Amino acid sequence: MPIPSLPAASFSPLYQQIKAMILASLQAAEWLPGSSIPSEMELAARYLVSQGTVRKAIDELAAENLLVRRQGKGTFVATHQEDEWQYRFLRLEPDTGEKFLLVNRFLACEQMKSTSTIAKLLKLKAGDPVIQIDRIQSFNGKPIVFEEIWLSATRFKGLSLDKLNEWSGPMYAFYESQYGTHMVRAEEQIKAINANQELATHLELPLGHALLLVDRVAFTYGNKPVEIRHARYNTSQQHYVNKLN
Amino acid sequence: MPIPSLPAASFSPLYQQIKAMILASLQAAEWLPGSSIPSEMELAARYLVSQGTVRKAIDELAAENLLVRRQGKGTFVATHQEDEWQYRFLRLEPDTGEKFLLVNRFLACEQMKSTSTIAKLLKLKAGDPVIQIDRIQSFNGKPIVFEEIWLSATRFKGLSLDKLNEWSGPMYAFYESQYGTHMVRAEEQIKAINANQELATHLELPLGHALLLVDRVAFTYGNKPVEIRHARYNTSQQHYVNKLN
DNA sequence: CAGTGGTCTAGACCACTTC
DNA sequence: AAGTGGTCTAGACCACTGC
Repeated sequence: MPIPSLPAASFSPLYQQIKAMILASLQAAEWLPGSSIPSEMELAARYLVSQGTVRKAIDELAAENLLVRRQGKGTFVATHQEDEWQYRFLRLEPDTGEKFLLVNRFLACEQMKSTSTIAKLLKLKAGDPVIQIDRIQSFNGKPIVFEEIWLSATRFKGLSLDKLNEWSGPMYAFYESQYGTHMVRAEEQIKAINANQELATHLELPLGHALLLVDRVAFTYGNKPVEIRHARYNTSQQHYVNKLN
Repeated sequence: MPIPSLPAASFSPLYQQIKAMILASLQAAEWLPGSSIPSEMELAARYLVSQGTVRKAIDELAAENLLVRRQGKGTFVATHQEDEWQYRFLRLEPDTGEKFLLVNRFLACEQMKSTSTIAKLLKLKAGDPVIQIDRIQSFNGKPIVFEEIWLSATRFKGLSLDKLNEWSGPMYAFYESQYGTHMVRAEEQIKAINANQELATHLELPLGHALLLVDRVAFTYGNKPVEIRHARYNTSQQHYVNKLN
């Protein structure tokens, strides 16, 4: 009699299973961004494991910036609405090092059928409805960023220029408070391009001026892509920073 | 009698002290890149703490990519000479996703007096001797990267064009094997620029073509800056990738 | 089979926050 | 003082590697 081959998923530590259960609770919005989750002891009792095992699960989620630990207070669900996290994904900063206060101006917010490229990135079907937002961000009165943003129209139902204009603050805080969608991570691809006529006009630069092109896909819980950005930065007075570890 | 004010450094966990001691051993080259450090039990005995405390110290060093754990084998000092780590700091990749094989061509390697900018970044005194290297990297015969590199001439004594040309492989593996200098992390600042005549010639592009300008400072143990790079990437067929967490 | 890192537990105590 | 996360220990057992 042949010996059965080994199972594919050979081994999963307890703390990984706990981590998955906590993640599921986050995804199911059982605990909302900004609020505290049960204490380590409570979770240990709920899952019938020791505190140390819960600890290790939470440690990893905190390392991934999904949870935030605060000694003496508790463990909290990460939120883009905290001051510290407002510009967590913004890597642009002034060459001078001064504080960077970007002012928003929305140019458009329209529903359209997704192109095949957008659909693929958002894991939708080509032609599914998406919302396109155009915006310019300025610093000290100078336009610095021009970007187009795409969102699934079903997830962000009813999003309009008016709603955007009522909001003052970062987009990710907006998504979170208005649509219950918390961004967990993002991936960017960066190129240098020459400004065409449209970009030159928007960013008040000569035709052909070099710009940073930043393509971003942002993900919510469960590695679900929910936002596409196609941004151009004027980097004459500011730069993109990155730390390599 | 007045109560003495609180000490400035109020509290330092044991595992942080252990971590500092391991770091000191790395910096002192007691254990070399690629070799294994003593087992957790041995270190626990040496420092008179429990295995768990050593574990936590090593966990953090592994998270910072200074050490690499291998179950069943031991814990090893990170090295740029392993295949996996060869291009740890290279964030450029082809749009097509194919494998990126860059070919080196060194244009110059000359000693000079450091400018004040270079000196400040390398934490040297202005005028201290540095070595400047110019190189071009090509992919499929096309020049993609032109960069200037500066190193302290005292740390990299005797570095010459001949030595560079004898070497085939990444620079950081070269620094490590030839000068005992292991790079731990790096910081980059990125801008978009228009190619001037010199860059256009080197990268075989029309004048004014947009290029990615990447300024890098690389650090060895103890946050000591030891290498400056001033690189320009042609990003028409490739892009810079970044993950935001 | 011995040695390594990886997991899990139980319990003690510390540091910080809040009441 | 009570409750939270943070540190530290000791010991058991598991998974992986190499002899």
